[in-house]
Amino acid sequence: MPELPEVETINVGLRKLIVNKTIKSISTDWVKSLSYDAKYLKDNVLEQSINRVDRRGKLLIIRLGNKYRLLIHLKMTGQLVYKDQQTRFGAGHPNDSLINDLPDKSTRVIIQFSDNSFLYFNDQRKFGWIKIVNPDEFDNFSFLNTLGPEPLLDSFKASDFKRNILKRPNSEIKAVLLDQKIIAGIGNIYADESLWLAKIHPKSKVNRLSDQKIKDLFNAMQQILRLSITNGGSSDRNYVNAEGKKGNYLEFANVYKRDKQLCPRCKKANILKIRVASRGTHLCPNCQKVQK
DNA sequence: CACTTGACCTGTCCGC
DNA sequence: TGCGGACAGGTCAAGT
Repeated sequence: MPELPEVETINVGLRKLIVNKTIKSISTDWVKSLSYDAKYLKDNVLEQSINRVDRRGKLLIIRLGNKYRLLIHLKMTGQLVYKDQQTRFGAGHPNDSLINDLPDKSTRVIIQFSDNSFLYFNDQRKFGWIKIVNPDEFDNFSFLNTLGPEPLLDSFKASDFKRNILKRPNSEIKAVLLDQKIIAGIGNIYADESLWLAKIHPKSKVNRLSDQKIKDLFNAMQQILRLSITNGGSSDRNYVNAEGKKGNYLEFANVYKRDKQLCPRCKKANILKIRVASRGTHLCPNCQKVQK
């Protein structure tokens, strides 16, 4: 899915596009994407205004006027795309968009606003979901309550990063970066990119990393996430932002999906693709040595 | 416990 | 072309 930079890009886009609009209708044709009956939606969602939009980890949080919240997880292939009556994606700029017209065959949920604009939740693989919760349910939402800290907050220091990853001292570092309870928002792309930049092998055990390596990884992770946000995230296959446009980060990627290419740093070895934590993992065998 | 595997789904790509 | 299998940005439940 969309990892932190992609969800953040959507978050910023939605703030601009849907705040203060009023929900006129909401519908789905795939019950696992949105599992609420018509009465629940009528009583709690219809005619409500969008008060604000936030992101926490990879989760989007849309707050309504009645304090209910839409919690949206895009998982692997989710998209959240706004469209008003005039918008036509791709016109004149076919490389900027993966979408031509909406709804399309992957549209699972349609939210219509009172000004006749729309928010489409598309999800090819149907893993994503939208939950609608009242304030009490929000406070008890276990996914949020067990989520690790935001890696880009000023208050999140290298010492916090170290303390958190050391909660899993015997695990491979890549598995720990992917663990949302340790740090929120890192996924497969940014785990590989961060480990390459810090010159750490993904299979290194956390308790074998020196203090300096942990600091290097902390700095690399923040640098990579910020660079990706600046470039609108990564569009590997499905990802588009709230306006239907692709992100450009993969042009800057050093290892992700670059297996068999020369390492751009040492230029002495080709990028290797292996499996770590059951995930496809890209690394330079020359720059990144295992510390078991 | 802590860690690994399978399941949830559709679509694409690669080898035969 | 066609077909089977592997794989794809995430997370949880079940198994070891």
